[in-house]
Amino acid sequence: MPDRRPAEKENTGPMTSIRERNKELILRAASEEFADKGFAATKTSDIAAKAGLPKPNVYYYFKSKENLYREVLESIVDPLLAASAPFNQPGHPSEVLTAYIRSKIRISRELPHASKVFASEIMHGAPHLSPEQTEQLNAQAKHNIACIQRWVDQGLMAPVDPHHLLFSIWAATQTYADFDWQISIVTGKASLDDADYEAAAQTIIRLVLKGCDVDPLPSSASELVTSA
Amino acid sequence: MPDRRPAEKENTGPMTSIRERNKELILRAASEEFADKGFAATKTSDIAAKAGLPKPNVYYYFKSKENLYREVLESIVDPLLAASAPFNQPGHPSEVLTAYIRSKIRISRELPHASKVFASEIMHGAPHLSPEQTEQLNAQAKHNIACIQRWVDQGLMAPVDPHHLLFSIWAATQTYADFDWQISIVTGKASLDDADYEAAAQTIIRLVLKGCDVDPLPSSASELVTSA
DNA sequence: CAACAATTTGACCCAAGGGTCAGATAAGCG
DNA sequence: CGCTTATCTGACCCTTGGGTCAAATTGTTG
Repeated sequence: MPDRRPAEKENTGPMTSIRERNKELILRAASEEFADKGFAATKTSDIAAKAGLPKPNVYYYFKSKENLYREVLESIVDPLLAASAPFNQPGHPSEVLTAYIRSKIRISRELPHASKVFASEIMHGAPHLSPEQTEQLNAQAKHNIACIQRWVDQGLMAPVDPHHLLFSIWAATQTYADFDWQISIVTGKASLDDADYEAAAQTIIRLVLKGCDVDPLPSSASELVTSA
Repeated sequence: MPDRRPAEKENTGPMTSIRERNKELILRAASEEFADKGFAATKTSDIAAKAGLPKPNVYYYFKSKENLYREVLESIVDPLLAASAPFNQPGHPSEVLTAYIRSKIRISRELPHASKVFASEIMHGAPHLSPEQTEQLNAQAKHNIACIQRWVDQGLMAPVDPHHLLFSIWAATQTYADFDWQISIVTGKASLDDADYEAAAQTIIRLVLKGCDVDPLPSSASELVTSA
């Protein structure tokens, strides 16, 4: 197959639209299937069916099941890294932690399938995640931990172990995507609404801020210097 | 394994020891494999190999892969229900919550494989869990939530949403089993030791108790003297 | 030891599903 | 319009792995 290098000039022209559209259909279907069943239990024929396309099309656009899976998996990495943005600029612990928790919850809500795929991947030792991405995520985690430790050292918050604090935040926010089935059963709601997610966020924020002896958001002012 | 139990069940004789021993070997191997790879990706031949037995033996003792999986899965249900024991007897919120969190963490530590299998099962909608067990777990959850709500109504703790509080506790404690790989990477330790688990427990307990405006362990005797 | 039950074993079966292919059709393009 | 390239499709291939079997071996019992 002499590759003709077809999409060298993807100027968002009308030509690519069909390709983009189908790739998107397949990716969306794949996200749901992978999230629902896991990588091994998912059949490419089911993905194709859910996307409304014949199976060979899946292999036409993505070379293999694993490739497709990887694209779904990697689609969540940037959002996850972006969620740590509050840690990458100076800010008061209460602001940073609040923004971080809200971002994490938003990801669980808005990208539930990819979130679940990611969680499942991590649970099994991230066999499909590229070393670079693993390293990126790890580096960001280390940075966040260092940042929290600095706050502790500066007396801006109680001496809570930053690792475990972060683990708890990850877990508490991820759980709304990962264990949605359980949450549906226990709450008795097929799916959570705005108010539910707001209550979730406020609960977690409360636990974290009070647990760290940090006063919640001093005021709307973003530049409030509290001289210690 | 002290399998020196001569006559405990029926009088089937000491012959059962070999059966028990092999079933135990297979169950142990299966737990690890299922936890590591998930149900679909696990090969019965790998389980057999890890148990040091030929594959047909697995089918001799357990009739099918699914049966074997179910046994692993269900082995965690009783411990999980038992962890809620503190909620089933009267007690101060601080005592109950502390004991509950410690039990949950202990399960994550002592039954990491079954915990992971359970988590994975829940993530995918519990397709293998029996309705009775689902109901048992759900009923216990509902009970715990009602108990917390009662505390709120009695003014024993701040008005925190019991559902979300419980979800956070579940998530934060389970995460040490489910995402052990991630935790290893971030902490830089191959496995956590006593001190690490103690720090984890104390962090979660702190978040929960302070988040709920509950004073830590007012009356109950711990090893330390906390008079007045 | 004979008879019977429990266990072990290697070889085998076969459905499932990832992946392929050649030809058909449709979409751009000079 | 032809010509080329992109897309679609049904039929096919072939490895993988759950599950089986009958015969061998070992243990148990009378």
